[in-house]
Amino acid sequence: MHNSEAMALSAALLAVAGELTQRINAGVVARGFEGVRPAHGFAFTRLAPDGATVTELAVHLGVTKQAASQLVDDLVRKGFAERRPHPVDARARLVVLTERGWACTRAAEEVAGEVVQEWVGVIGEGEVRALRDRLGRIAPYGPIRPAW
Amino acid sequence: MHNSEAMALSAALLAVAGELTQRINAGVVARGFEGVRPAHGFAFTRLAPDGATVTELAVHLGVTKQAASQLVDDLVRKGFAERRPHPVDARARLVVLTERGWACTRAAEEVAGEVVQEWVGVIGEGEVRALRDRLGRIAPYGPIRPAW
DNA sequence: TCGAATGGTCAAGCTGCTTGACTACCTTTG
DNA sequence: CAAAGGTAGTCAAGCAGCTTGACCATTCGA
Repeated sequence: MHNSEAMALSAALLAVAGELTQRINAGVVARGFEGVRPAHGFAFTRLAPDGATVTELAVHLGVTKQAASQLVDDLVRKGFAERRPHPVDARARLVVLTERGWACTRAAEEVAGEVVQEWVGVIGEGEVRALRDRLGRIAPYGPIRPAW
Repeated sequence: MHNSEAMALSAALLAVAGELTQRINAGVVARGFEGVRPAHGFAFTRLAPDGATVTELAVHLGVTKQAASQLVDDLVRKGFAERRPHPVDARARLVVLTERGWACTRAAEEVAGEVVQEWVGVIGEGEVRALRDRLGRIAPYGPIRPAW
């Protein structure tokens, strides 16, 4: 496979990813969740199941724990999350989503569903599923790096 | 198609895109091009064929022309690009890549080729080509938005 | 030809991230 | 079971990249 093909794939991948991020963020904001940034969405995916500590969040986002702590400050100030005492470790604090945080997460899922539905309209449902499967197989396990 | 599937696709897509960006940048830096940021690569893709004006670059990157101008300052200072008088518009200046800028572009293509080759090893060449074709069909035409 | 639009830069300010230093708590080890 | 080192989190200061606002030079359009 030639480098030019690799670049075409890379360009398409990054363009689609950039637009998806843009669309999800715009859609969530349009649904009344003002002041949300894309980075918040990446944090939500880590906080969603059962909450997480600041350090865990920092690893997930690939930033320092200070940056993660500031992001949590922001989420708390905007009513999307709250800090609770950690059940087993008195040093740590468990960051969990508030009801508003869950509502924002659901809104993001809705918007993502809409965008993917557009793709279904273009290349068909089978191809979109194939896309999901292929990407799922080459996706890395490590931290999500939302910024470049 | 359910929202949960759309989210799985979105997560995989963003994870792959994030890792690709990370890998390309790290690889280019490892080949001796110090101080390059991912945003520089996105600028290169617009400057590569025949150069571009600052305003064109700003549209391509989805930022203000002031930000694009500062980025060009950075590229010039690091020896990747230079400003030339515009052939037909005395207001404008044409930003073109230097030889070092072209070398950096070629290095990025090499690294992208290596990463894509890894994907070929995981899902096979046919699947990677299919990935490129499907992504190419749903990729937007507008500006690349490298930041989220 | 003259007013409006465009290309570019300078300057100031903000935001999100980093490094460094510190406290509180946990865990390991003799 | 006490001391030493490691870990969770925050505070503080600094920096890099972006934004808005103002401005000049040049081009376009009525």
